Amino acid sequence: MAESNTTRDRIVNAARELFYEHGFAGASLADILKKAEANSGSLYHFFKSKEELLIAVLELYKDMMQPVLLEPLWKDVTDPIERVWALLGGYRQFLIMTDYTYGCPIGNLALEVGNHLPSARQKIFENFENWRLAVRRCLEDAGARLPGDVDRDKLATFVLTTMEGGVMQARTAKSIEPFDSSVEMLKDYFARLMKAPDRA
Amino acid sequence: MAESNTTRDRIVNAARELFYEHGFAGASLADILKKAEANSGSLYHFFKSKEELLIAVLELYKDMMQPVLLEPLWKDVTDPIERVWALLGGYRQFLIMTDYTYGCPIGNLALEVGNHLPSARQKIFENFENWRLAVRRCLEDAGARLPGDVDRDKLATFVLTTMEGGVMQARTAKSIEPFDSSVEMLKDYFARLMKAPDRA
DNA sequence: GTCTATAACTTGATAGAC
DNA sequence: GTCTATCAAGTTATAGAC
Repeated sequence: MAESNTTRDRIVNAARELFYEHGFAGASLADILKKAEANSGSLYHFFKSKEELLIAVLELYKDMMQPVLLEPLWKDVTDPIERVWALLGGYRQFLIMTDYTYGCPIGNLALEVGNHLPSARQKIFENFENWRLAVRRCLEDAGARLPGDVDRDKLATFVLTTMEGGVMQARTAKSIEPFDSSVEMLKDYFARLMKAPDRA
Repeated sequence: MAESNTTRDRIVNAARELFYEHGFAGASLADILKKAEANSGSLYHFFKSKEELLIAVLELYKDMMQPVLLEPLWKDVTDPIERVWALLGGYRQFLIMTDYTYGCPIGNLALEVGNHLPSARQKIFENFENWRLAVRRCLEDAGARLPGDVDRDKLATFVLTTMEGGVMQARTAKSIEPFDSSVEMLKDYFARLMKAPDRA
């Protein structure tokens, strides 16, 4: 995992940070090696190309989601609907804390690599899937508080959509307003769903 | 504008296409010049750096929004709410038509350049603003069909959020499903707003 | 305003000793 | 598994003739 200190892990972690800050194309292997305090020979001992290093980074993100993202945010929140807002609140805090410099690392890579690197696209997809499944689980746990005819899966996708679209606009505006506006609309939608009579 | 054929315009247009396909860092000036059938001397006669060329591309996008994006999509649609769906439908068609290879060029650049190029960030912001204002205008034109206490500006932001988040996920999934799910939720939200009694 | 040539540097990747 | 040295190609940007 991330906390161990093998050469391989130092390289992957440095790559994760620099891909996050400068993008995949924008981060050079030289900079990554410098940050990792490692040498070119080590990098190419573990990975056969920069692309393979990216795959390792995306796998690390998958492994990090539960312990690094969800657990701290959900530690003191048991209500499943509140957990959805806590998750969005976490991104909100992070945006403000970093003065809108950093957004969602997966979203960044999603738009940068597009279809150019198929194996990376697949890993990005898996990251989105895990996020969506975590939210869907919350919505399922909400049980009858959401009407039976509300599609939990689609609604979870919509929560991810709101997060990614809101983060993108907040970073561009250097203001939390677009993010807050989007989340406010989403919350209002939830409120209307939850007070509506069950049509099922 | 884009249709003229001066050397400058050919360069800006080639840059627009290659930044779209490969990103700002991923598109080289050599490739841009080759596509534009122009030489390095011409490029640096008009622009003092690659970054300045990006600014020109972002200004072109601003100029293109009305005639190239909105006008064709809204030509046969007069109902203001339907115009919102026509706009989202245009992106939907484009995603499918390009097999999820291309998304929103502004969204791509928004996440790639972040805060690294402040003047570019400003232009990206202006592009988002124009898009949001066009949608807000639709919502305002809908008049009393939306309850008076619905914030048109925030709702327009939320439409843009839905578009960008949906496009991101559809490209990653190589499937229209996440986009359709998101738009379906947004439409349901609109339906609930529009049938709700005016609380104002 | 357009051309060619090229500077100055960085890129991803490799070779081979230890 | 880690090191140094290095390659070949590509990068942005410039110089100066026309």
